[in-house]
Amino acid sequence: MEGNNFTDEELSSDMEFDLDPCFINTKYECLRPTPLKPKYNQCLVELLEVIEHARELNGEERNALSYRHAIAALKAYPRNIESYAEARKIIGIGPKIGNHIKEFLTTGTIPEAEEINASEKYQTLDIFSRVYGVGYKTARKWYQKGYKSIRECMKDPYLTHVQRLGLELFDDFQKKMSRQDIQEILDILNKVIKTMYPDCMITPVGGYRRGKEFSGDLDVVVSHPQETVANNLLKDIVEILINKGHLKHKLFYGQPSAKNKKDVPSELISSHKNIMDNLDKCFCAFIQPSTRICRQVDLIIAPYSQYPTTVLGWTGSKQFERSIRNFAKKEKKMTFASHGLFLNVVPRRRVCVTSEKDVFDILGIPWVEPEMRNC
DNA sequence: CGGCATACG
DNA sequence: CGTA
DNA sequence: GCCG
Repeated sequence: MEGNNFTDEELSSDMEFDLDPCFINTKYECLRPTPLKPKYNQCLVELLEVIEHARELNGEERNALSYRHAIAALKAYPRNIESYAEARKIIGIGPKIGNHIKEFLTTGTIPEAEEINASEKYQTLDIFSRVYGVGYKTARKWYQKGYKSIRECMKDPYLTHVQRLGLELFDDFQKKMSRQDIQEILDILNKVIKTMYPDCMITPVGGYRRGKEFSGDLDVVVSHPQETVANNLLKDIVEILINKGHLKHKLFYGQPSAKNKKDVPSELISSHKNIMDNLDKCFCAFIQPSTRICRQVDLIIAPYSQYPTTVLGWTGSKQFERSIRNFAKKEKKMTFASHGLFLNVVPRRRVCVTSEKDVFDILGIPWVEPEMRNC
């Protein structure tokens, strides 16, 4: 007894190699808060993000996902990682990523990430993949054709309509929006929409709602208490925005599973003038008045009953959404999607929710503020 | 060794 | 294949 | 690439 002056903590293990006790060590990112600007491990995270992105551009999506899990954990970790052993205790950090971290701790960098950064191929693929309508496959195809710049890509004879638009709007879409830029557009949307539909609810989501200082696009969820009114909502909103000269292009104009509606004349579906109702999404190029810059604005219509799940589903981050869906399925035998929460027993049943918090409660996930969903 | 989010055009 |  |  005497002669043994170790505290319990020291007995169990060296502080140095223990995880910070405040850290929620889980593979489900949605179970813990992740700040937008972590105070720790910033440099390490940046380097791992380089490798993650390179894996994506290479078509190794599963591999990239592993890096994403590790990165998300490091962003939520409340102090700097100081040893390989400490890193390896984090769920999501295995031998390979662990070794990268070991390299980082001894040399201050990760050689593979440095090589990627220096590679002309990845710089080019990175630029191509930023074009709206271009994913990693098309980016690689263009690179193999020998294109080196956006200008050369525009001469490609096989461009889709959307890719041509994406290339033309490339310079504008690359410009980030400040929160003030976004507020300017929100003010217009609010004025225009509420003039027509005073009871409309308009919620900015995406990175803006998560607190980002600068955003590449603006996502807005619109709903109306009367379901019948909501039917023509998107059509009316898009129409008036075009008439007022705000919308320059429609990048994507679609509806949810309205294919279920049989006997819809095909000329109405393929017609460039959309007369159909029940549309639920329009991604458009919106001209910001003060700068004349084309901004990507995504309008999403939600039936009133699905408003909470739609807002939750479109707030992100992407990894937060994947995580919450994965958790619902694996741990609760439920399915979460923007259009609702479902219990996967036979017959499959919709679980009604009245707020975003409802979804967290039903899933048994502690509430996470939008600003803390940045995994 | 299977699974990795889900739904849309 | 691409979008979120 | 990592987890269960």
